[in-house]
Amino acid sequence: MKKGDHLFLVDGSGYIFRAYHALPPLNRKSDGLPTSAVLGFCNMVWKLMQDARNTSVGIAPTHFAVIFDYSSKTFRSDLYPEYKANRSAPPEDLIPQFGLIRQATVAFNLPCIEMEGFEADDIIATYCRLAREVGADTTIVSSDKDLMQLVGPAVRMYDPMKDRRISIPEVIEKWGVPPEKMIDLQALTGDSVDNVPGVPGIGPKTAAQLLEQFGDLDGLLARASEIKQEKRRETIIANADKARISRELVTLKNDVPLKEGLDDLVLHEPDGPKLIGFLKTMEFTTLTRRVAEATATEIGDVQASAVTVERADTAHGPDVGAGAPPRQPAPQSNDAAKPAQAVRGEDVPPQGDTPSLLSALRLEQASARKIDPSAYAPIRDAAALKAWVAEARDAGILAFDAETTSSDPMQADLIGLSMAIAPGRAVYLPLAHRNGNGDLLGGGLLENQIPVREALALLKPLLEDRSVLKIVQDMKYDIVVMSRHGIEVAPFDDTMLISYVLDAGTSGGHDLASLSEKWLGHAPAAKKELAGSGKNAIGFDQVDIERATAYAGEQADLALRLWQVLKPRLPAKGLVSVYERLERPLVPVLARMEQRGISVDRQILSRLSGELAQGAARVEEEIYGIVGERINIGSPKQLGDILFGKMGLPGGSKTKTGQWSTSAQLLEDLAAEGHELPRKIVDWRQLTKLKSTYTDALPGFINPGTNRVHTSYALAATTTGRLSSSDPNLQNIPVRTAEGRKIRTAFIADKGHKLVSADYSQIELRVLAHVAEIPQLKQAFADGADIHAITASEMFNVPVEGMPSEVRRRAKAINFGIIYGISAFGLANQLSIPREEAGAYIKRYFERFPGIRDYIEETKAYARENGFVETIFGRRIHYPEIRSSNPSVRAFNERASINARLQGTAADIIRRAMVHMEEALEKAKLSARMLLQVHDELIFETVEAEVEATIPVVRKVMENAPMPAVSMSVPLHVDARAADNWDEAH
DNA sequence: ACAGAAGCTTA
DNA sequence: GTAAGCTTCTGTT
Repeated sequence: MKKGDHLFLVDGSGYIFRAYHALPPLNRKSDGLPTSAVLGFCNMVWKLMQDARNTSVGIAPTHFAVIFDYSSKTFRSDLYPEYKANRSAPPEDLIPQFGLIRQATVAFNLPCIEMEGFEADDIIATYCRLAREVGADTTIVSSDKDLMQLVGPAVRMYDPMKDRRISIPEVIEKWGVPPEKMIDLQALTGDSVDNVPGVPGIGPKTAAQLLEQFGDLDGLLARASEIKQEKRRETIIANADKARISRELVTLKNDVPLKEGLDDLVLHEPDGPKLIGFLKTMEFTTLTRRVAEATATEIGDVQASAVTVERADTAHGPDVGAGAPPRQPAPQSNDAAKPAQAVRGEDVPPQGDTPSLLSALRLEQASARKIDPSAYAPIRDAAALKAWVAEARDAGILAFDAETTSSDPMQADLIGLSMAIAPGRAVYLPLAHRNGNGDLLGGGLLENQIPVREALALLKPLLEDRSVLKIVQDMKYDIVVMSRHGIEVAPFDDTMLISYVLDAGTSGGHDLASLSEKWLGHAPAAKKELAGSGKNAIGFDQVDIERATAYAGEQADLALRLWQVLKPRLPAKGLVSVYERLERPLVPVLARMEQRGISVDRQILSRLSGELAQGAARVEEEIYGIVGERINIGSPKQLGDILFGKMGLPGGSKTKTGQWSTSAQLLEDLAAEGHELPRKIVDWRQLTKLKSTYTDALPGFINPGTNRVHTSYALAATTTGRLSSSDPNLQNIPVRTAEGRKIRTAFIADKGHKLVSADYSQIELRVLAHVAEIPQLKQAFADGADIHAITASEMFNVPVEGMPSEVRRRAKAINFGIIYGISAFGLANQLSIPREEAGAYIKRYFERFPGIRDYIEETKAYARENGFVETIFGRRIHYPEIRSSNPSVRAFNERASINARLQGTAADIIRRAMVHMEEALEKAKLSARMLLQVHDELIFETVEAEVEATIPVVRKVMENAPMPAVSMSVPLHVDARAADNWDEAH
């Protein structure tokens, strides 16, 4: 190696884990061998090696090595036994890929370096030093912060998954310190993943600031007494030794005795046939073809190579969608090592012929095509728009995204539309961009924008064309906006909902940015980069058209690419009917509900607000009188100090930040002991809560145009399949107390109309009786009996007739406990009884209802085996942490998975009811309109004369909602009532 | 201006 | 013990 050469060092071990978690699972078609990390690795290495031929574009390596960890035991474990001690075993389907990636390295003709007793990072540090000494440059292919200490003028890092270079400025930007201070920074912050202790309470921000002030760690420890903040000063002095040992742990060794010298790392041309043999064996069709083209090799001439697999486990869940009977068998798991299959003799076809192959192929294609926001063009005149419409018709597919001035679709003004018909082929149609000095009459409109009416008239036939599939991320928003302009968009696919059906419960959200990062490895531009945030934010109409084009074009382009990647995964995972029956058809239904809104009486709320203010003020004075000073009652901190410090009340538990707990439960207990202050505080809280959250906030949500309140329902926000409601949340309007219920009297029907409320009775317990097949519960529901009383009677051998209410109350708590994934701890809390007693109740309950214990155990086993549970309609809810070695994390995931099957099935049932409701009402010639959903309740508005006819129709749709997909063995029961306001209807 | 904790509302 | 969203306070940016 000589001056000017360029050494590439790939952190192989780091890459394996990162690729495994970042890339979607991929299994070899022929035998299910997991290969996603291998494919990611091969794509990355191939790309880097291609850059070597093209010096004008990329960085050209002359030397190249892939470095691996040898084993987890290194000199650091001797230094500090806890180092990396809390590492859990790698996931099952990753294990076989370690060996495969080493074999891939060999297939690429690259040196594969590892050394007993040292981590890959130490080897990398040593090569860095050697290269620097001969004047060569080094690029470390990794984004691990542990390697950032090596960055310098001749050493940089490259993150292959984000296509980002990390040199000195990037390190400073990210960590606030230059690379040479990274060691000291890590010594202070520690690393929970590797069990490096650091100084507790010191994070990167604080550490950077301290290093700035004191120069380095030694300076800081020597002059720690000068630190102003008392707590910080004490912890640093107390933990100085931990900081020093942490520094030793994070300092990389750059004098590892290496077997291969720099000159052994010279980059060789890949050996076409050898590499292709490997790739073919892995069944990476696209990459195989690409390599064959680049090396001028005939694929057909190459035999698949012999590849040894350490262990090839596969675990496929049953691929059945809605309409399937309830089931819960554990899928077969093959623990025996399978020999790698050779691929077919003839060439592998470039197009996939099965769902899973197609989805793998699409992913490979998506990661191969570059995203370039500067390539999108604006459409400035009608002729160009017409040409685009024609092109989109031919394509049969159109991704789009509406750009507006508000996140509330009922208030949003349409500013522009971006559209895409193929990856990279996107345009932006500006409609209402303005310069700063506009007036109310529409002045300030920028030139060369097609008038909104004209543009929408041209687009309407396309957006409503049954033969053109529209693709949108979060379609409900766009349906509401476009519908306000008289356009009923159809048919459509929604990438957010596809992701939700596929991956509910896995880490990461279903918003466009998360999906793009996850599937395309690309972080899209954020809106706040264009429009700012907070009070300095400008409307999208103020964004200049060039920047808007790049931003909006990318949104449409990404939606299209994501659709190409995600849609084929639905059939591959057997989730097509969940998407098509439970998700997609609900979108226009919810859009209409949101658009209708509900009437809220301002006067009632205003009067209530006054009453609450008076009540709160009175209680406030009483509290001040007792306390003797005017504290802020709303501050739990001040309140705790007063109650348990000054007043000397017996304090209960502390919160995790060390504050006294002032929870309602605790204050109630104190009140029961005869203290008057806690009672008053609970009262004050109730009054101020009702006032601030409801009576004062709701009027602000009344839309000035419609005079109604339009909530927003999120379809993909919960893990279980429930909806959520926000802005305002109309799913948590008070109902338990008489005071709170007054809020509901403000939700009213229009003149001449009534509100109809229809709610499922005990739906989750009925689902439990059905899925767990409990004869006594089924019978009780069939008889229309009191389910909690029957439970109590079974458990305590007391007749239902004349049963004390306390006995029934306990049974009821247990029934609810089951739905929540019961624990003795939780039940004890709920009933205020000792944990042993709660445990005895549970034991007794399981003796009487052994089917429920079986159901719980079965669900836990299934979730553990598969990483997800399913509702009876086939919706999947993932629990990736259910195999955690942390017992409390594991227990939490077990409870959640038990609950998810029940809550999720109930959510699916009401979704089905909502999907079928409009057609049923129309068929019965009824004008009732669905307005709200509150998990097990639907609220309608209908003309008075139709109330009697509407209720039976609504009831029937709701009670028969599972049919015909599932025939439940327990009847569903719906209570329905009509009144002038929500309180009386409920 | 934002983020997290604490607390409270619902099913 | 499950699932959510909103307000206030508090400390950091």
